[in-house]
Amino acid sequence: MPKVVDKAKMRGEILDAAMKVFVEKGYHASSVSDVARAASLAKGTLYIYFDGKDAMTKAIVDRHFAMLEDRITQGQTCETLDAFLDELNRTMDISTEQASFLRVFFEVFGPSFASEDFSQHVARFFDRLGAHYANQISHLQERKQVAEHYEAASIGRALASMMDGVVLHMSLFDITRRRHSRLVREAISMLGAGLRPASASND
Amino acid sequence: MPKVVDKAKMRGEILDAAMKVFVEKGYHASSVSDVARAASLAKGTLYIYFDGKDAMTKAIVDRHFAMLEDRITQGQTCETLDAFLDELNRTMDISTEQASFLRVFFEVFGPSFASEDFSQHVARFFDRLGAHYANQISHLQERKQVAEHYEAASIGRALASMMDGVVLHMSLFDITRRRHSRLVREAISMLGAGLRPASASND
DNA sequence: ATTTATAATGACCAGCTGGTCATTAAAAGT
DNA sequence: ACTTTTAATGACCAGCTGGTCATTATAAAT
Repeated sequence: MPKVVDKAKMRGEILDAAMKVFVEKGYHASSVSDVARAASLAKGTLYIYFDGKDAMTKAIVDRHFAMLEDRITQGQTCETLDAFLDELNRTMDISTEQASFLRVFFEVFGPSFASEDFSQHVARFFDRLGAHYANQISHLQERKQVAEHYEAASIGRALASMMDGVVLHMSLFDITRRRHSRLVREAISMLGAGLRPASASND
Repeated sequence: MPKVVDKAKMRGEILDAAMKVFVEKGYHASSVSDVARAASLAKGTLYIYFDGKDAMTKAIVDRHFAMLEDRITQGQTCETLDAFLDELNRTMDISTEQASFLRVFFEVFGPSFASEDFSQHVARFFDRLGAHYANQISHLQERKQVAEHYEAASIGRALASMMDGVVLHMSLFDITRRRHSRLVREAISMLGAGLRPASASND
């Protein structure tokens, strides 16, 4: 007899609206009322679906990282260095909305908001990304595609940081896609040359 | 006849206090009153020296970037690739207080606070850093220390992004100095191998 | 139509914010 | 000691925040 709604869908829609507001106004400048307006709901309604602004924020971040995680997991083990470099390339080719997310994320990710476990959550994500790269490197070392003297774990984690740096700069500063592509191309070329064992060249 | 104080010094001390509070409590969670308490001054006094919280923040960031700028400018042109790699190494070996700054900075650097020109200010800093690296690369290319096919400008800017990524991860996540050093060592080794022309090795 | 259980509402609140300003304290010159 | 000019103070304010809850609307089952 009761009225019934798709709660999961609702939550999703609220998060979408919240994200939209945050991107436009900035996270700390956005009030819960702003989000409510954007979602065409009353403020009180939001509190039915989320415990508060923080909980909403955490949900947004969780959702985003779950999506990224999926992406990574999908990637198969590369059999050649070039294939791996291609993967790196794809990782750095982020969409506009991902760039927007990053802007907001970095406003959120600070001592004011980030709880200990929240921050570890993100840290672990990058550790997993680093481990993923490390696996690839390690595999490529066995196949003599990458110089053996590299410590796969360290290189993998370093690559994760470096990729993040490039993506971040592209997102935060006004680097055109054209310029970004050129940077990425050169960077990948340099990384490739650095990883390759002192033997076969590639162009 | 009037009472007189060293205003510049005062401003500096207030910024120090502010920075301390921001690092401990987080930027957005810190109130002007908090800063006043930390500086052992009344709230009103702060408004004598700064137009408001935003102005204070901008001053902190300006001061920090001016310091970094100095550092860069000091660096001389490197005559060998190894010398350049050493410079990169030093750049990534940041102090604990710089790491703290970064945490705060990223909380500040978002749509909520960052004005257009503020954000451009930072963007230009990294462009200058990139240009500095590009110069070094270019010079090393003339000296046949770096493969000629690289586009110095792009590589330089990419390096700036990548360095930033590594430093950021070290600052934001709980990466121990030990691990950080290992990451940096491997990364530098990879970059070095990537830049070097296909000829003389180096270990 | 009526019932019923859930969903949605928005006026309301306590608390805190950045910012002001009439008042008081302090140092330098006489 | 007294004056003068600037420095410092902190109670105060308007405005906005996240969050609540008594009330009303809604849809399903009878």
